Amino acid sequence: MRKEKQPRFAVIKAFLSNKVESGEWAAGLRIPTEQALADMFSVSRMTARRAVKELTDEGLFTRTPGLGTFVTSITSSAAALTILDVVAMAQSTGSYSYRLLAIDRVEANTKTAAMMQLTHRANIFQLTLVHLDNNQPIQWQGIAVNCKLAPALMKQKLDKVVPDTYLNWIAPPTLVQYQVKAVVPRASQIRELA
Amino acid sequence: MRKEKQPRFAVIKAFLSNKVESGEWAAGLRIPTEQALADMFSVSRMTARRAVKELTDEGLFTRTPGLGTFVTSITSSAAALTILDVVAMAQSTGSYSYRLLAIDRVEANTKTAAMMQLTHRANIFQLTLVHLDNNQPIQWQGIAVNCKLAPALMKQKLDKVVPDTYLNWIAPPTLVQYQVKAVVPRASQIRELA
DNA sequence: CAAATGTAAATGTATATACATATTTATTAC
DNA sequence: GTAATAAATATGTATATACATTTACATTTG
Repeated sequence: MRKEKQPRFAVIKAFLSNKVESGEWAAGLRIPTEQALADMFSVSRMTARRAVKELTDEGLFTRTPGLGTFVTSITSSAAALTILDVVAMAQSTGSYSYRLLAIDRVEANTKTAAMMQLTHRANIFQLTLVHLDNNQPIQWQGIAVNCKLAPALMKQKLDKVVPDTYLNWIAPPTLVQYQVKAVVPRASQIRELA
Repeated sequence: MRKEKQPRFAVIKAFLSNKVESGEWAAGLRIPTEQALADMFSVSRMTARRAVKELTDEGLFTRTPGLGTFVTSITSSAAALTILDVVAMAQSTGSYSYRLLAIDRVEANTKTAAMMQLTHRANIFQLTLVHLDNNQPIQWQGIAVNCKLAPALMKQKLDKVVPDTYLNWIAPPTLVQYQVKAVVPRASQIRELA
C-alpha cells in the first residue's frame, strides 16, 4: 500500500469525518475550533478552516459564528418534524405524490449486490413505491439503498420521516466520469470557439 | 429594494453565473482566469478564486490546472452520445443496463422548483432514462438533479469507481437540504469504494 | 434586580504572498 | 526534422495577517 501524498487539509478532513463516522463524536457535539485544530495539526487556521468548511458544505457539520461547529444531528426529531411540515406544505398544492408500499431491510441478493458493488450479504434497504400524479399511478419503483453509503438515512426512522415528495437520484459513476472528460475541450477546439 | 451588503466573492459569483445562465458564455467556453477576474473586480486572487471554486463545486464549471476554467457542457449532444457508447459497452455483459435518452441543463419550472424546494430559476440537470433488464425496458424515469446539491458528484474524481455502480437514492428534497449531503457519498467514501 | 455595556470567543471575509503542479508553447540540441 | 528541454500560464495548496460579525458571558449602571 503506497503512501499517497495527501494535502494537509485532506488529512484533517479524514480525521474529522472519521470521528463522526466512528461515532466517537455524537450528533450535536461541538467539535474543536478552527484554532484548536490548527494547533493540533500544526497548520494555519485557514487550512484547518478549509477542512471544516468543506465537511460543513457536505452536511456533516453545522456552524454558527460566535458559537462553534457542531456535528449535524439530522436524527433529531425537531429536524424531522420540520421536514415533515415543510414537505406537507409544499405538497398540498402539487399534483405529485407517492405511496410507500413497503420498507424491508434485507440482505442483497447476488444480482443486486453486483449491481451496487456491494460485498455479498451486505444489508440494504429495499423500498417499494408507487408514484402518483393526480392520484393516478404512473410508475412503480423498487429501490435499493446501501446502508453503508447512507448511514445517516438509516438511523432515521424512515417510516415516519419519508414524506410525500421525492428526489430520485441515479448517478452511474461512468456517466459522471465521461461527462467530465467529454467536457474539456482540446486546445484546437478552444481556438475554434474563439 | 434595499441594497443588501453582499460579500465581494458573492458579487463575482453572481456575475459569473449570470454570464452562463444568460447564454453569453456558452458551454465549453473558457472563462477568465482567476487573476483576470481579480483585476476586473479589484480583489485579490484568492477572493476571485473563491467565487470560481464554489461555482465549480456546484457543477457550473470544470477546471484543469495549467489549462483554465470552462463552462460545463453537459448539454452537448456529443457528450451524451459518448456517454451512451461507453455505458453501453460497460454494461453489455451485465443483465442490468439503461439507456440515456437525454441530458438537459435547464431552469426549474415553478412546479419542479416548488417540489424540490429550490429558488425559482435554479439550475437543475434533467435526465431521461430507460432502465433495462436483459434488454427489456422495465422502467422509464425522468430525473431532476439539483446541481447545487450534488457538488461532490460533479467535481470529484470518480475515475476509480467501478463502472457498473448504480446508486439509486430516494431522498425527499427537503430532507435533502438536511441530508443529501449525508447521503451522497463523500469523496473519502468514494475512494473506499475503489 | 434589571438593563445596558463591554469583553472574549468563534466563525466569516479579505488580502498578500509563496511555492507546487499540470499543461501548453517555444526553444534548443542532435 | 524530431526529440528533449525550458519557459510561460493557470490552477492547487498553504501561510500569516487583519478586521468584521455574531454569540455568550461578565460587568457596570440605573
